[in-house]
Amino acid sequence: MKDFKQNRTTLSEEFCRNVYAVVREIPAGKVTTYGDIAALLGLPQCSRLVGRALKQVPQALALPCHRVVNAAGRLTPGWQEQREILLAEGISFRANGCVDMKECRWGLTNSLKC
DNA sequence: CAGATGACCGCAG
DNA sequence: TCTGCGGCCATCT
Repeated sequence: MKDFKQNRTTLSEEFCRNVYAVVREIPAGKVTTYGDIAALLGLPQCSRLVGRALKQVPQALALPCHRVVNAAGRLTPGWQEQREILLAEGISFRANGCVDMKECRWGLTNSLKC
């Protein structure tokens, strides 16, 4: 509890909070992309920062970051367990290991486009 | 300050 | 969906 403030040295606190808020709203059986999250935050160009935020702040906050993939439907490198989790969520996977974006994509392209 | 890296994106073929 | 090219933003060396 003492070394608790070392996280903020990297990303903007506001940006991180927004990312977490969006990720938490992702329903089970759905996935979203870094670009969509960034776009929802008003920073469609900062898709990389989203990935960085999730990498830096892992499951400690109980974020369903396993539901966040890149625009191609690819999963996070170095994290094989994610695939098992998504399978348990009801996500459909293709033969090469990419999620079925056509069915499981959540965000601007599906429901939140109001 | 410049160059390299990264859980990325868009377009074209 | 895949590959190749260029660009974006922040961090590290």
